[in-house]
Amino acid sequence: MHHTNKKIGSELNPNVSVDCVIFGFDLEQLTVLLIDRGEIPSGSGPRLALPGNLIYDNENLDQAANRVLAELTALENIYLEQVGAFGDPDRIHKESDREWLKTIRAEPEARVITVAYFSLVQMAHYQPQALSFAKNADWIPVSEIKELAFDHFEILQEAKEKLKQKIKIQPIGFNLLPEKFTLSQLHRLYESILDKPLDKRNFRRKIQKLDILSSLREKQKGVPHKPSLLYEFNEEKYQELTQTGFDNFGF
Amino acid sequence: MHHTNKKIGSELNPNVSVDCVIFGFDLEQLTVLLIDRGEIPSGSGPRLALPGNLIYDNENLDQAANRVLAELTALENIYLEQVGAFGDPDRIHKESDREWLKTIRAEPEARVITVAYFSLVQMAHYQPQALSFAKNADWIPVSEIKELAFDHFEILQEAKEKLKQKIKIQPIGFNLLPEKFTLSQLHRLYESILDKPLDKRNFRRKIQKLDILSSLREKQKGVPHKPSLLYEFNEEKYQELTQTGFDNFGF
DNA sequence: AGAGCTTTGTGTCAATTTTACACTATGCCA
DNA sequence: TGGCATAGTGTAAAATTGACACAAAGCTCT
Repeated sequence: MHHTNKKIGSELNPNVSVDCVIFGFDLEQLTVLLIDRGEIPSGSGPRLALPGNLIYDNENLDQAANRVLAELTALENIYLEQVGAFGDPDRIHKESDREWLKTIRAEPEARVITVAYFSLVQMAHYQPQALSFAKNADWIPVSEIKELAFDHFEILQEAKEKLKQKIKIQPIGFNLLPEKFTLSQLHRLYESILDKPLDKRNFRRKIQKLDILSSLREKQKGVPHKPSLLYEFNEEKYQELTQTGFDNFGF
Repeated sequence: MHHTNKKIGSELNPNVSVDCVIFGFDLEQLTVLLIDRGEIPSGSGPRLALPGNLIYDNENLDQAANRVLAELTALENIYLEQVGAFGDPDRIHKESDREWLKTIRAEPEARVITVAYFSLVQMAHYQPQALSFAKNADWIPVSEIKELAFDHFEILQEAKEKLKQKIKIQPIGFNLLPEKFTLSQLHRLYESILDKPLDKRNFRRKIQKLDILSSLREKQKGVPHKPSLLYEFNEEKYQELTQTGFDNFGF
């Protein structure tokens, strides 16, 4: 993790930020890595926010998103995809958000457009990093999130929607699972992303037909029930498949 | 078309613009409304560009896109959807683009993030408007476009892709057709958007099953062959359908 | 050691959807 | 009136989907 010279001679652009919806999967449900801003001075308002920051004038948007991601998680080469740009002039209508910005921004009143990204990470790979701009970060189950700072809740909804769409077309879910996983875990992952129950046998049939899983000759250990076979994602077969293209991956 | 007071007391934001990919359909192929910037001083470089402009600090992104659209086409309430944000620092690497910006921008060297939209309009509804910042605008078949100013070609590709995806999920294509149209025209539209031939009978079966077309008891006139029945889009049935949701609209 | 608990893993059948494919009908034009 | 161009229509085979139930494996507790 060495410093590059990227930022030398470069300025923060006060008008454009990136925010990241970092999805994880705790083998039970879909979660998001959120910043806890700590006690809000004015006493009320949501404490949780998406990680994000202003961009530098010499980096492109993807780089900015990767930078935010790396600052928070120390992870690089993570699945990252743009959700879109958000920029209501009254984005910062909550008093608590105003106050917080004063503590971290040079121009807290500037009109900011934010470009949202979502990323998929393996929770196990994440190690908390020291952060100047937040008390700490935590994985929060998506289903429990009711409000967020700024327009972050809206961004989260759109990110979820985009993830839903995307997973029907490409098997990107593997970015959320450990290298070795069971079909039940994969099943559960799809259910929590699509937010609806999927028939077990039909799911297995469908996923197997894609032919992108390699069965390891290895079983789960130490579970108090019949151990499951472990699988891994087969990148090569997936690459083949993407060439021919596949639409029919709907559930 | 009356002036509002929107812009009073408001400033252009030198760092954020919107660009619009305005799709049309000439009953043969998909087209895009492009600005012809006229002779480029330095002699080379693409003349064509997407319509777009900087945003005002008091309008949101959708409003800005609608404004650009209205300035160019005098149309309002048009189908409009965000494609995403584009913002390479070296977005403006063509000399011809630099020179052009000098003629239209107060801060031609500023680093600009642009938010791209695509919109669908009925070509017949379009009447050219006088434009201060461009010689004129023209419908260009998508298939003929090989290069554009800035990163507009890349934006166009992504807009096409998004349109492709979207039309598989929602029948937004109707925004491109006249009120009365034939099934063959609709067929041709889908082929040109999806960029592949579709079986005539299968297409008709599938579209009919959606049950969002009303057959008018009216035939085409003056065509030198068997005249086709005319149809119109049935908004009500479509609304019903969107409630239940429909995934299966793949071709 | 055995009973009980929990989760894994598996097959079939009916209904629906998809794909491939060719000929007649209609109206204009020459 | 014959020729031309496009509209409009059906079927059969193959593939996909959806619904559904029970035996097998390993742990735990007694």
